[in-house]
This record gives sequence, structure tokens and C-alpha cells, in this order.
Amino acid sequence: MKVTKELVAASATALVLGILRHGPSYGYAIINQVRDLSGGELEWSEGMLYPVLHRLEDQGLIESYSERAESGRARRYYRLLADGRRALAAEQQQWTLVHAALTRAWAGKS
Amino acid sequence: MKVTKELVAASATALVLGILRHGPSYGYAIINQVRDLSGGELEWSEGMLYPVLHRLEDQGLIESYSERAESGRARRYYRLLADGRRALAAEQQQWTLVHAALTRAWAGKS
DNA sequence: GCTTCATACCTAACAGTGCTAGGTATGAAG
DNA sequence: CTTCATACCTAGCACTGTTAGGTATGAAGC
Repeated sequence: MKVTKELVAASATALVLGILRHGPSYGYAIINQVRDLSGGELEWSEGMLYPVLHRLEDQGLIESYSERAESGRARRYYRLLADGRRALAAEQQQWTLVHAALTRAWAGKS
Repeated sequence: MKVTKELVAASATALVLGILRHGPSYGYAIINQVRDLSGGELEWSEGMLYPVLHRLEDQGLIESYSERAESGRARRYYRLLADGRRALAAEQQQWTLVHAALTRAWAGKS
């Protein structure tokens, strides 16, 4: 399903932090994890994800380290930091609030 | 609660269309309706709403008409059109999809 | 009359962000 | 040697909320 860029922007931080909460991951894998989490509906582009990762690192929410995979390929892993955990909690609150307002707006007579 | 501009952007169209689904309304009232729907947590600025309304009208999702209120004040009312009803349905689908992916990402071990 | 406040609509400049469309490089498979 | 999936990165563009204003009406208080 095609999702508006605004919705992608709004969910990007929350999704990345939510994924990294389960353990470190890297760019290419995160895109696949997002696809899996959405049942194949969400297709993130690399041009959107990498700037997001760099931004989160600049903000001190995640940190990165290089590691060579078993395959021999070099990967840049990202790990959730304490500030990132707090930011994730804030994102969840905001999301829940907006979702509740939307649900109320959508309810009622058609 | 402070909500990120990305989340505001993502929910603006869905909220406005959802509100107009219940009948015509105007700028100033919509801001109050959003505040009510969110239990006072969401505070939309006028500088954000009016461009949204004009955009939705340009896109043919809503239409506007002038009317003089009982108070004597002139108001510009907005009414949901058929295309807007379809756009609202699409917004709901997208939102539900992303919300489900987020919920899955947030679930599991902490 | 005059001031103040809530109502009511609008706009310009700015910063931030995804998208498009590229580029670079490695390893495996044929 | 070619092709494909993997893996990371960037520049220019268009879009959008925020900030910070402007304009105007009607009611209330003095």
C-alpha cells in the first residue's frame, strides 16, 4: 500500500527506535524488518532510511559501530542508547494520543 | 502534550476530513474540535490549519462557502466532497496499517 | 466614545524531511 | 565475466508545520 510521505515521516523515528529496542541492527536489515512488520505493505527506500539513522545518531538516540558479517561484508550496526529509549517512550505517548483523537473523529454517524 | 510536526502533518488531513464527515465546519471551530477530540492535548495553530484547508480545497476533497453566523461574523465553512470521503477512507487504511506495524515493533521483550 | 478581548481569516520566511535518482563497492552464482 | 542481491551514501527537489506577524468584527466594561 502506498503511504503518504507525511505518515512515513511521522512513523520513521518510532519504528526505527522500536526495532532497535530488540537489539542492534543495520540499514539494509531494518528495511526488511519494516517490510516484515507491515506484512509486506511498507517499503522503505534507502534514501529515506540512511539520513534518518544519521540524524538519530546526531541526536544521541542511537550509536553505530562497524562490524564484518560472517559473509565478509562490512556493516554499520546501530544500537539504541538510553536517550533513544526515552525518545521512544515519548513517541509512543504522542502516537497513542493522536491515534485516540483520530479514532474519536472517525467514530459516530457516517 | 507536545507533538512532533511530522505527526501533526501526518494526522492533519485525516483529522480534518474526519471532522468534516460529521458536517460542515470552519477554521476556528475545527481548531476547537481538535482540542476537544484530544482531551485538550492537541493545540493546532491557525498558521497550520488554514493552508491545510486551502490545500484540501485545491485537491477537490472539500469545498467552501461563505456564511454569516448568528453573531453577525462572516465565516468560511468547509464541506466534505465525494473525493474527500474516498481520501478519508484511504487515510484510515494507511493509518491502521502503520499503527499495526508500530504496535508490532513495540511489542515483545523490553 | 474608548479599550480590551475573543472571534475569524490569512500570509511570508524558515527549517526540516522524504523522495527521486543517482553513485560506489563486495560477494556469490552462473 | 556478467548478473544479482547485499550494503552504504548523497544531492536536489518539493512539500509542510512553525513562527510571527497582519487585518477585521462584535461584545463587554468603563
